[in-house]
Amino acid sequence: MKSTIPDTGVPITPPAGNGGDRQENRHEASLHGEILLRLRDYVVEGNIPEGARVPERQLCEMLGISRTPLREALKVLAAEGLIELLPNRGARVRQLSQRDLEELFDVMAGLESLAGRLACEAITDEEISAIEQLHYEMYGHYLHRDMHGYFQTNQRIHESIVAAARNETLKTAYSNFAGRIRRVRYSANFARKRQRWAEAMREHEAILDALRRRAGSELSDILFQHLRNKRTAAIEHLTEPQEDAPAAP
Amino acid sequence: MKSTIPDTGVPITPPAGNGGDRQENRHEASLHGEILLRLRDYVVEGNIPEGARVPERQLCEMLGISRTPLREALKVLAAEGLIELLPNRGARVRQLSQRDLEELFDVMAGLESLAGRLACEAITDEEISAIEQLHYEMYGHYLHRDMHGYFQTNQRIHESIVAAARNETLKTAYSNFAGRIRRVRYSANFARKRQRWAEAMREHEAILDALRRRAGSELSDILFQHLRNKRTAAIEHLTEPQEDAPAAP
DNA sequence: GTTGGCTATTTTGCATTCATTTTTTGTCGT
DNA sequence: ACGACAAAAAATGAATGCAAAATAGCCAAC
Repeated sequence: MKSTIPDTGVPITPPAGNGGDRQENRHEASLHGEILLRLRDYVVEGNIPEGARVPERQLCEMLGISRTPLREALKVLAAEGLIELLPNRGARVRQLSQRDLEELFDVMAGLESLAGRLACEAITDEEISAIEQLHYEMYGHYLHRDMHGYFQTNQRIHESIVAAARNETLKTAYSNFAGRIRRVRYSANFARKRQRWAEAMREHEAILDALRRRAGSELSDILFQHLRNKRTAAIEHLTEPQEDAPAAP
Repeated sequence: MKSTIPDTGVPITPPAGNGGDRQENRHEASLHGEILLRLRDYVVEGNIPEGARVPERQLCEMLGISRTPLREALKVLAAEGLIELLPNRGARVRQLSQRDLEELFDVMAGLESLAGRLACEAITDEEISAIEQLHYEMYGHYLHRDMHGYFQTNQRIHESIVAAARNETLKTAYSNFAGRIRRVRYSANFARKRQRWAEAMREHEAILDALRRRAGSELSDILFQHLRNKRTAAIEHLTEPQEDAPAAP
């Protein structure tokens, strides 16, 4: 029998690894920890449709474990905001309203804004060079209309700034929120907006400039605005997915 | 026999009596949810010494439940950063290094900075009036050297700003980090520094001013600096607890 | 054909039990 | 007396069992 989600009928395939039998692993990490990592990735990757009900039993079979460690992992994922636990009704992948997304984007903007400010206090010339390198690389993707490469490099730039802030607590929080947003495939159509794309490139240049000058509060401002604009573009696309010129040149 | 923490011998008294009355039915009627709320408060209040080992069995007896829901709550608290779970060695209250505190303060600064920026977009005149009211109240505490009242009102002001940001995600994250810091009684001696106290009052006036003018990025800057100064004062006190003039006039 | 109510099955929540791992304790030898 | 080693005790991690709640299934009534 195929495993399906009763509510939606969407089939769920197990995450990587052994599907059913208990190969004896060197228990380097605890089971619930392992499950947590796998489930988190699984959810973040978007393998489970939003709001879909996923019975514990099914997940247990899928992961080849009992319910106890699974439930522990689910509690953590709920605390992280990835799923929600309805009393006596099981776990559902958290459905993000447009308002939720706006809020998330703003918080991300605030965190990156903070990261930029802190980075200016501690960043080395080498790190700036590395970011410049990424910037040029991204510019190449932009010229070639390589959306995927662009987004990848763009993400690395922002992560570099966060890393340069030298604040593990910030980094963890950043990853957490980033994971919540990543579920939403908002960016799929973003690159079609050529105008916004060009704008983003200019903003990135301003970011680099402020970073070079170690202008903390200025960079903070620019980063916030940059993310704000990103938010606007992303949210628009949720309501009207098709727009502007086609992606291919 | 009295229930004690083996490692330290410090007795642990149960959190608020569970004499059958229920008041916090917010979104958790389930047992693990209730346990989570109670344990979180219990830890945040500082009832368990840092790094102290607390056997599950003991907590279970204390709370009158079995280990399953307790362990679920512990996993969540660990995810929140309040405690840490050592594999096969149980849960310990997380010990914050000076670096951890610095990081936490900076993140708090970033979140409040963000809150101020967002608040400028949405705050009403009535809310500003309310904050002004709190400000005068706080000024009274300042004049009377009422440290406790001052801190209480100060906290309400900052919470009001966060509330005015109209961002539940931000508010939740803010509460989370605030809880982590609250465990540390850093503020106990802060008010003894008269100079810093006067400085903080001036900063608060600048905050109000920027808020009235809805000057978002300016307020963002001021708030960050304000929290940064707070951080400096707090951290200093961890290394040299006694300083400056006595509190009583 | 649809709606309302009743029963059966599934699913969740928690307690209990089992298996390792860690910690304590007791003993022996030097 | 002190330290090393071994056995006992206790603690943790995971699986299973059981009661309550929720879902679905079914039949009758309109």
